[in-house]
Amino acid sequence: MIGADAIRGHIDLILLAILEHGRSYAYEISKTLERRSSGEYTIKQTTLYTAVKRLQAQGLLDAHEELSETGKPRTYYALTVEGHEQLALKRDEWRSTRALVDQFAVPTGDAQPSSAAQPSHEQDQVPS
Amino acid sequence: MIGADAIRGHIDLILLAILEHGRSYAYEISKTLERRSSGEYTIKQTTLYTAVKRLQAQGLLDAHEELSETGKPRTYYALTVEGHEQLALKRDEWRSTRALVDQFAVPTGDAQPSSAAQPSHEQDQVPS
DNA sequence: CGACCGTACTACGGCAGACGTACTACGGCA
DNA sequence: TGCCGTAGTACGTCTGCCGTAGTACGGTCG
Repeated sequence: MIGADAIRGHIDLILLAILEHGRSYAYEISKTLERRSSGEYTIKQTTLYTAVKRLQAQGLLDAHEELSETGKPRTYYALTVEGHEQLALKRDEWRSTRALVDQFAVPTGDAQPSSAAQPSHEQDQVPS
Repeated sequence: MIGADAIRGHIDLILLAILEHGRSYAYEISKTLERRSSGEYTIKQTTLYTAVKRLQAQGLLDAHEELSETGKPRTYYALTVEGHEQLALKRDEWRSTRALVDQFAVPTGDAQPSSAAQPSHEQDQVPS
């Protein structure tokens, strides 16, 4: 189960990425997310709706209502040009973040530099 | 430059991972972080100090004061047994999160393997 | 000799974002 | 009839990162 705080800050990236493949509406996005995470992550309705509105307010998403077969309105969201740009930026940021966390989180990488000799400080003698 | 919101939720993991190699104190941790991120990420003093205290309150860190050569007290933090356990759990969570975000962050189809740019491994079991 | 810089830490308040809970509304199914 | 799935809204809370600022001491430079 993936906690919310873990993906906090990456939600925007995920939403933009999902919409990259074509427009969608909030409810469908939540299902997409749940499916593609194999049930590991379920975004809360409120979180999602506030997120898409935030992105829309930032001009990254374009909203337009349409009637579904049932006759009920559905709000479709699609990436704007700026949305595409931001998506690229956020992808880059994600790669940086991932590299940073991996450096600490994944010790299995390969020779993590001087494990015990980490203190490359000079006056860092640990007394006692 | 890595934004704070990007690593939000992963700070605990990073701190625990740093302390895995041995005790340290807040100020030194901040320097370690800055150095190991090649200056890409500088944690704010307040963020760090509140974080270590939070971890300590959760029983993941053990604090003990000691005098540095200058005679000023320095608070060293070290992982507790529970801290080690939590570190393992958070590493797992990170791998899940990374797998999830990667799924969206990496353009589908032309899977960008970390190749040379990302020396970190990609070997994760992605539950289907 | 005094100002400033680096070390080491503390206190207070603000703000963004994820969450809990709950409500509306309609169609289908048992 | 009443619950479930779909689709979305409203309101208040809590966590956690940040800005700002202050304390305290030693070393260095001018």
